Amino acid sequence: MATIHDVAELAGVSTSTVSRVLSRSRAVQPESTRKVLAAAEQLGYRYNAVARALRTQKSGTIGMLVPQISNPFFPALVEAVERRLAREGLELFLCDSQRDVAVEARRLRALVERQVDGVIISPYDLTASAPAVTALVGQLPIIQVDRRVDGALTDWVGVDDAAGFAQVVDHLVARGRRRLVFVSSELTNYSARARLDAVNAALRRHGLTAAQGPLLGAFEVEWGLAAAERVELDAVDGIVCGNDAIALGVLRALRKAGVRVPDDVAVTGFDDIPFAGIADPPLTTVRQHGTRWRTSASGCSSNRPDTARAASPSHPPCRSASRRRRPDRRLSDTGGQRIEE
Amino acid sequence: MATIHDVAELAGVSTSTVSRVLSRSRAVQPESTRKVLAAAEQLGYRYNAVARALRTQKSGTIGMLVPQISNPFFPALVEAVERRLAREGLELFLCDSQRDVAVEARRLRALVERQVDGVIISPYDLTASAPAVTALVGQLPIIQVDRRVDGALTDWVGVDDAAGFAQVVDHLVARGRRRLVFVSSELTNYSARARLDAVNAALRRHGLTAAQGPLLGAFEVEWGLAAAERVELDAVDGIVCGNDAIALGVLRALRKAGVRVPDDVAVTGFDDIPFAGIADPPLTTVRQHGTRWRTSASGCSSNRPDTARAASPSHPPCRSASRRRRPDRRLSDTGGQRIEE
DNA sequence: CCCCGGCTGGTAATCGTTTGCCAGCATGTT
DNA sequence: AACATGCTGGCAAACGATTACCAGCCGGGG
Repeated sequence: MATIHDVAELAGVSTSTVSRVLSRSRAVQPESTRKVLAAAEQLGYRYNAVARALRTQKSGTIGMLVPQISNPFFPALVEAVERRLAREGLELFLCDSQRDVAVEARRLRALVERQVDGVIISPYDLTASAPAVTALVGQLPIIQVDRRVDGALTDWVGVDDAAGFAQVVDHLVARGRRRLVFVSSELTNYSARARLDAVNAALRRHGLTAAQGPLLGAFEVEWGLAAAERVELDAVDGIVCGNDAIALGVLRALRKAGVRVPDDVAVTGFDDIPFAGIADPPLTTVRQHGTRWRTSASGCSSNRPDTARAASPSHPPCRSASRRRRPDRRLSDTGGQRIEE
Repeated sequence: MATIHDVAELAGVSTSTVSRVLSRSRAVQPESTRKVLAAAEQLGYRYNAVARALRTQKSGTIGMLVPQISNPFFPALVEAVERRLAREGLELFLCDSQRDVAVEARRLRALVERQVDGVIISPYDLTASAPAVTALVGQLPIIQVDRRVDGALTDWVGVDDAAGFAQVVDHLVARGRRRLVFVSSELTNYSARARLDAVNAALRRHGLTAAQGPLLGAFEVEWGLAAAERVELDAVDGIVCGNDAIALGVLRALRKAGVRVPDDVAVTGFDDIPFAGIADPPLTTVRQHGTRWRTSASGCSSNRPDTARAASPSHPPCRSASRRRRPDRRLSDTGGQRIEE
């Protein structure tokens, strides 16, 4: 692999000149520029990002850690992040923590060792992931996305679960449903906790209580399939699911059991993942892919302000830090056709 | 951030000793070892992978490029790869080419610049992706996975599309279906091309021809929804879909149109993605997540045998290079319950 | 004519590791 | 006693870029 030295030699100039031409860091005579570019071209020179990172102390890379890439919510998020970073000339270093706190901690360390300029993490566990996340605060820019841990003072970007599930509950109540049950994930992660709280708060607002204790498993189709069998069908007229995957599983199981949706029971999801579109009857869900944002809290994630921009390119570092994404209103009568309000 | 020098100073030894202790590259006296470890611990030393990579000329990182991470087939693949690499102490640098050859080329260059030890790519376009892939051959270990380009002599790991779709067609024909149509993606990518060829070959073997020309769009639910409307229902009794996403879309559209599956028409998928489980009636599909492998061709991807191991850790470099994954037989009567043969 | 400032391009230090080579020392062999 | 051997630990040179600093040159102003 050709180095800057080879290029310099072939062009008959010094390495500094080559560097200056290639990185446009200082003006160089047109003649030298020409020679350098020709030599680089001829040698098929590719610059070495590792050497550059060592010298400049920035890698041009952002690390991202998600709990499970096969949960369809995350690929959508990753795609958006990657596209945005690409515009800033940053690469994304994506890792999967495999829903395992130990793996998560290891991956996080690997990212730091690789000198990423910032970390975007959706921590797996509300409490068990906290030490690893907290340890990074002050070391480098770090933000949490979608999920977050208890106690770590970092920026956070996520959907407003409270507003989203309030919408869901209001929607069901407005259509006469009074006996609801919540099917979601174990409360070890932030989303599960926040969504349960949101549902309970919304019920309370309507003077209701859940028809049955929450059924808690995992944010997966399989759990939806299993949970449906535990729903007390004579006591319930609405099943609020923690996300779309669960809802799709529930729908499938209900249909198999001959339960009519939404006549006997209504089912709602959350996220509006692509596969939500194949549900039959159509799934009532709340879209998370909106573009409007709301600032709702603040904090500071970094003591390295010079690099903070890299992690949160769209706003000044350490200002209006935490953001809460307002869910799109995209509710339809469960089982009816989909409408956009 | 503490460096090896800080540790050396605090421990009262030289940097070489610290390096030797930390990387276990040579025996060191127990006493020195103890001092070094204590000092490292005290300073919270984290080693700098960038410096290490520069010096050793290997980054301990494998780059992976997939056409679209939100296609559920790829996350499953990525998870498997990441788990395997972790066992070798390698990190995965995952990128999405966004089904865009230009983005793909750019990302590929970024990976090379970051000195990845090897590249795993599922190229987007059968022909247009070829130059970028070919340019890397001989530069560093590179393998193609799932999809591949025309002409590049690299290792390749993928499902045996011919065998898989032969199974599908045989299955349908054995159940009396004679008038089949193929719904798949545009032929710009390898999978689409290979699967169309496979279906046609299988039909020919049975002395049949397709009931209708293939409907080609994208490997997505939306295309399945749209394509279903173009199926000539009176001329067709079986719809062979290029993957599960399409099949799920087709099923959804047929149900909406009141077509009975499988009575009026049978539908098959391919991949057995998690969401295939929610199809109603159950989707007939072929599982790609098997663990058995078959070697079927060979080639050599690298002129750097010392690092080739990194890219294909499970077998000696440049031997029995291309592998073809044998699809699991997991066929059931379309609409009937799922069986495993 | 001298000096000053701007513009170019080169020299060399630096980023944080790894590692070849060598020196010192203890031990074992003849 | 002389010498070979093995084990430790340190010195310093890389790896491939960036960049502070300097030197030379040229032109303009005093």
